[in-house]
Amino acid sequence: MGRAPCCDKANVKKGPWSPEEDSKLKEYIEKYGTGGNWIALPQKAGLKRCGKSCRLRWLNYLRPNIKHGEFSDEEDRIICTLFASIGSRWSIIAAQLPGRTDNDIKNYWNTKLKKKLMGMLPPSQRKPPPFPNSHQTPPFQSQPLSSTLYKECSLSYYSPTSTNKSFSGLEPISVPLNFSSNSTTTSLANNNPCLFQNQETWLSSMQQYYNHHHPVKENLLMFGSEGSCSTSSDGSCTQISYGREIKQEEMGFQSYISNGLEENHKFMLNYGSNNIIGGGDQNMNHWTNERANGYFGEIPFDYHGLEDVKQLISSNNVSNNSLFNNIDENKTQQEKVTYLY
DNA sequence: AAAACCGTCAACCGCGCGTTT
DNA sequence: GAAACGCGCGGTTGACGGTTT
Repeated sequence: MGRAPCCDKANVKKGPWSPEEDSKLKEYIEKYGTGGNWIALPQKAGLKRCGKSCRLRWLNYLRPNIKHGEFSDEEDRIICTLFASIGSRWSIIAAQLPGRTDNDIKNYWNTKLKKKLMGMLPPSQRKPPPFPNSHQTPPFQSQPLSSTLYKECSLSYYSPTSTNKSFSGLEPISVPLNFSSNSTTTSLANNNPCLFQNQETWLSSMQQYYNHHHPVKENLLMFGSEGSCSTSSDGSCTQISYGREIKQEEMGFQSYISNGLEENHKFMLNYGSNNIIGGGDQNMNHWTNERANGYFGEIPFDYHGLEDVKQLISSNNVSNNSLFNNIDENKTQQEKVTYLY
């Protein structure tokens, strides 16, 4: 049985909103709120619109403090940093950019930022890395995860201004996450998108989010940027990160962005003794070491072989021409941390 | 001047998940 | 426990305006 439609499609208006509709919706919500029921709202507000459409219009356009227009370098940086780490989880990224909506960021990424990053690479590297054939199934080794692993999570942030720039010498600026597995939080969005009051709130929410929505599947510990690969039945190959599938394109950009972030941001999600690395690069050395504690088959990609990745990283193709090169290298480590939050 | 092409972005759609009944 | 419901998310579409040919 198919899903029942959310509204009577025949009797709802579609397409662009008129100023009259906007003001009706705005007035109603300002007066009565959403009432926690978007489906019923349009009728109450006298609108011939689907509830979902009203919700979208309100969230993306009408609600107060929406920011439109150009994205700042700061915002670019945050988007890239988070994309490199968590992929296209636009709602989470939007939560770090007050006034911006997930839709905005998604559009901005797809139409501008992605190209901006591409443009930073030499032409030969602008294509996403090739996908392996179906027969290149990686020799997965699974490792059961203890439930405590979920709780022992922190996010470490590495600054290039650490006293020792080599990876082994990086010191994490970490905030422990006191995640309670019986949390009733259902999604980050419920935590008031846009507005995590501080680093800890965000981290906590991030962890809750991943534990709820992306539990590590199949008893596999899955690393982020360059590690693992699964082959689906149709022969396509997907990378798994944080227990979710990552598309080919996203995967390619993760490595691109990692380059871009080389001089600026490093951060790592630590699950117990197993690290999941985002925004990596020099992390690779450390990553290699950490494999002793987590998933580690052979690196499945030709392109993504460790040496290839290292080479890509060491070439500095992106970082020398970085999108983020306006960072004041004299900033303190603590100041730099704030870029993330 | 007009057609073709391209980029942007608001809006739609389907799905997954949590909650309620 | 199952079904129905509603919300939120991410991917995609299509209208529109600008640019190029």
